Amino acid sequence: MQLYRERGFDRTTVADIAAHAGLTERTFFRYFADKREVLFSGSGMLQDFLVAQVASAPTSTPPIDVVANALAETGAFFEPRRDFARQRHALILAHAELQERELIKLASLASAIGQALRRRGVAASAASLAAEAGMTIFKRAFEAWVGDGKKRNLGHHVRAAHAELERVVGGARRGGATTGRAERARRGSR
Amino acid sequence: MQLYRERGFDRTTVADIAAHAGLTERTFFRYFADKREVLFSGSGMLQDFLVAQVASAPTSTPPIDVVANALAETGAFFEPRRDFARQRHALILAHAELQERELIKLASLASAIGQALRRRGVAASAASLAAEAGMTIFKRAFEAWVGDGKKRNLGHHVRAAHAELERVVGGARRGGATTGRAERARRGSR
DNA sequence: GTCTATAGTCCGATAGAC
DNA sequence: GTCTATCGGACTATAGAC
Repeated sequence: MQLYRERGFDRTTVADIAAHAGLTERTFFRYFADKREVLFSGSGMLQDFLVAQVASAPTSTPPIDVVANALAETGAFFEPRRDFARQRHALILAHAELQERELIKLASLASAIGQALRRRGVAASAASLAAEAGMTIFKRAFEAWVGDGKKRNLGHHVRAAHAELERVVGGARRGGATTGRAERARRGSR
Repeated sequence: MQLYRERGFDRTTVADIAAHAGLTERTFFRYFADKREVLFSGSGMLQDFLVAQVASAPTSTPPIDVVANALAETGAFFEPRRDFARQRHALILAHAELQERELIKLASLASAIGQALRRRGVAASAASLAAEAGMTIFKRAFEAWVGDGKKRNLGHHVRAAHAELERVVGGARRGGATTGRAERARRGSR
């Protein structure tokens, strides 16, 4: 991160990084498949956490709520790393190659979450759609959180994004009493 | 596509491709930023088409329906290329690098569609969420279409995916009279 | 079209940990 | 005495500069 920020991503060679870490280029490639991967080493942990959250949710909760609640809980992980997260996010935004990697990590996350839902008995197609919708919520929430001057927590932004996605996608009648799931979640948790 | 299928993506060099096209390596790189990009040359056209569709939809239509209808219309483009699309899809599925590229193309598509919606007066955040949800629908629909033994058209699968996303995300009460937007679209079009 | 950097792979050597 | 980590050199292809 330090080198990528200082010199820019392309003007930083793997040899540079390795040298700064007291290693050789070879050793770097033993740990990271490529130059980008080093910025995504935490994603495995995040995935494991989300899968565990999904697995342990009460079975009565609708799938999309299970996913949204799990996402909201990741705040515990991100909140203490707000500055780092912001810098990383800005770096990724500035480089298409890094965005590609980020997107495929999210896809892998979606796939893992979909699987976890299926293990709970959710139908295959509903499971993957709920997981994908969760990624939409997460992307939106994360971006809002990173740019939030008021420093509201990630859970807040997840719930807001969930509610808005419901409004946008929701096929049922508008107006009147809105008893969306996101609304229920907001009332029910924290 | 031919070379990538025959030899595999990694065992095909840019020099190979260029030679087969009667060009030099340098000329290849003049037209395509990298080895992957050659498989995505049609995405600009698709994007332009979708943006135009969104722009010309009746303003009374809810954003998510505008997007879903536009996606359904891409059938006219894909339908005659079913075999090619299937082969291309299988190739992409087999290579993470190609999936990365595919995902960023979809992200770019989402961004363009979001912008087109905003030009119609849709609020910024609703516009991008509708566009993102559209991508979820499209991914699901495309996959189903590619693997559909019954060869139902892409529009059919788009409407089915839309309806299911509504059910999964929809916060409003379940059961009872389902008057989702996807349902209305199904009744209203074709 | 030429020239070049460097990402990323393959094979093998070596040394320390358990 | 096996397992695992670092290191080294040689090599190819991608991709950028000019």
